[in-house]
Formats: sequence, C-alpha cells, structure tokens
Amino acid sequence: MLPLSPDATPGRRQSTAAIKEALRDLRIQLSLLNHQVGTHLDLNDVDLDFLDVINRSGPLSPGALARRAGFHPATMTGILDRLERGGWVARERDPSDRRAVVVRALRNRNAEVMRLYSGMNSAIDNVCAEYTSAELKVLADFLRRTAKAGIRAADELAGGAR
Amino acid sequence: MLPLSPDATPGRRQSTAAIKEALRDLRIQLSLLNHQVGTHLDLNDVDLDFLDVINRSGPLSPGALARRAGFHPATMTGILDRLERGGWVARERDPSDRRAVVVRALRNRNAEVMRLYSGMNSAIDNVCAEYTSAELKVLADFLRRTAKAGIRAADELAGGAR
DNA sequence: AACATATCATACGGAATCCAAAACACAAGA
DNA sequence: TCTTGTGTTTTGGATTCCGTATGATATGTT
Repeated sequence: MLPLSPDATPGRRQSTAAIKEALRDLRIQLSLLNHQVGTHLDLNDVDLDFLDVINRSGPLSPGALARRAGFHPATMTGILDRLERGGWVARERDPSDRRAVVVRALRNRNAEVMRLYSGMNSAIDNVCAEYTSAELKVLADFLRRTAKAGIRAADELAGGAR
Repeated sequence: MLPLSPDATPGRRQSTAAIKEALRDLRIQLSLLNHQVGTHLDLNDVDLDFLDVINRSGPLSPGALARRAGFHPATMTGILDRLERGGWVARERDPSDRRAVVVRALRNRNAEVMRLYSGMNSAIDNVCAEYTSAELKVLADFLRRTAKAGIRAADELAGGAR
C-alpha cells in the first residue's frame, strides 16, 4: 500500500482483488440458485451438480465421477441410484470392459431444468447485451481460463497428480 | 437464425452462449474446489459456505443467515454448533436486544483456509496478469452484475417477491 | 402484570455419507 | 486351464446430518 503505484497501473491490484471478491460472491449465489432449482426438481444439491457434470462431460464411469469430486465410491452409488430412480440418467455396462459401468444422461426431462434456469438465462442475456462483441469474447475467455484454474487447484488438493 | 446477422455483430450470440457454458463450468469447478477445501478442514460443504458468508458479511444473527440461504432455523443451529465446536465462530448476545444472538467470525484459523485457497488464488493472479487494467475493470463489473442476477433469479424461485 | 410476539435451542425421525467387505470381470502366470 | 492378483462397482452396518415440531427465554404492549 505505497502511496505511489508501482508500475503506473494504479487499478490493477484493486481490480484483481475485486475480481476475487466477485468470484466468491458469484459462487455462493450460483450455489444458492442451484439449491432452489434442485428443490423444485426434488433433487439433492449434490445430485444436481453431478447431473450437470454428466450432461456436459459426456458418458462417464461412476469411479471417474467420484474421483473428480473427491467422493467415496459408495456415495456415488447412492447419488446415481437417486438420479436413475428419477429418470435422469441410465446405467449401462461398458461392452469393452464388462465390470465397468457407463453413466449416460437422459434428455427427457431437460425442458423442466431449462424452464427453471430461464430466469437466470435471460438475466445473463440482458447483462451481455450491454457489452460489445469484443468485450464478450474477453469475458468468455476469462471465464474459461478461471474454470480451468479451478480444475487444477481442486486436483492439487485431491492429492497432487494422483 | 437468419443467414445474415441482424446488427452487424456476428459473434454476439455465440459469445453469449459461450459465457453461459463457461459460467456453468465455473460454478461446478468452484463447488468441487470448495468441497476439497472443506474436506481438508474437516468441515461440511454447507458449513464452509456459511463461514464464508459470516467472514464477509460481518456479524449476523442465525435467523438472518437462515433466511439468506433458504434454510430452516434449526438447521442453522446445527451448522453453527459445528462451526463453534471447531473454533471458527463465536456466538454472542446482542447487547441491544438480549434475546438475539450475533455470530462473529474468529480469525484464528484464517491462515489455514488461505493456504488451501492459495493455489486458486495465485492461479487467478496469473490469469488477471494477462489483461489490461481497463479489461480487469470490465471483468469485475461483469462478475458483480452476474452475481446480482443470480440473487434475483434465486429469489424468484424461492417464491416471487415474498 | 399478563398476553402476544420474536428468536434461538433441543428432541427425534428420516435421509445421506462413509468405511469395510463382497461380487463380478479382466489379465497374467504356472 | 486353473489359479492368483488387480480393478470396478455395489451391498450392509454404523455414524452423522438435515428438517419438522416442540420448548425455553427475552422483549414489547395493553
């Protein structure tokens, strides 16, 4: 906190700190939104998280899912049981390795989820409408990089390379 | 979906969609990171969330915390019990209204938390280092607006104006 | 002083999570 | 081929956590 800025860019440190603060807030708010959506779908918070992961990261094995989140395999079995009972995912045996299981997302009930997220969806549209096309590209790039950084940081805590 | 872009800004729709995708990923990754941090601190996911809220939003009453997150007051009691047992927070009686309780965050163990988040912290620093000061301001502003949008969207699902 | 209101803690039933071990499939060696 | 060893997922039991209902304490009002 010197009176003179060190490299003639006075706002950098403050802006970086502001970004971190905003990211903390954003995470909490999005988790809260997630909780509300899950409540409307009779779905657990964690279950909805994993449904999202399965929907976007393609078919995955239970073990891979558990490792990715740092959960015990038995816990994953329970989560998948609930998701399967609700018709959200299907378990199939891997033909090439029949001891393995592949979890596939069913898209039947996707409309329900989209409807619940529609409020946030259009809110983001409104926010984005106030930025130029170039700014939007910068924003998307930043978010992707930050998400990648989150993956690495979580993996490190999960036990190094592992 | 006309072949001609409507307002001479061809990338807008794609960039907005990319931002939504990245936000979904970011939320999941930050939640998983949160889970890993909580595991290392012998702390529940929800408990860590509320510790964060208490740390940043100053001393608060248990009821206010419960309303803010849509939890039942009794659940909040359990969360605060665990946080207090671990030496994270302290319950004090409000001098001005002695039936009320204020929860204050103790900073003793803050270093442990910071150490666990240090990987993500420096990763964000590295990402931010690649942007200009003006871009950083745009980013911080966008994140704040998006967080606000998340609050409104969650409130709507919680039961309209309420 | 007594009633109504508000806030937080306790008690208990139901659910989720974790640990250990089993069930099953694959791969390698005698 | 049969056996042994490794990897993946599921089961059973014990523990812990979340949510509804009830109780205790303090305040404000008539």
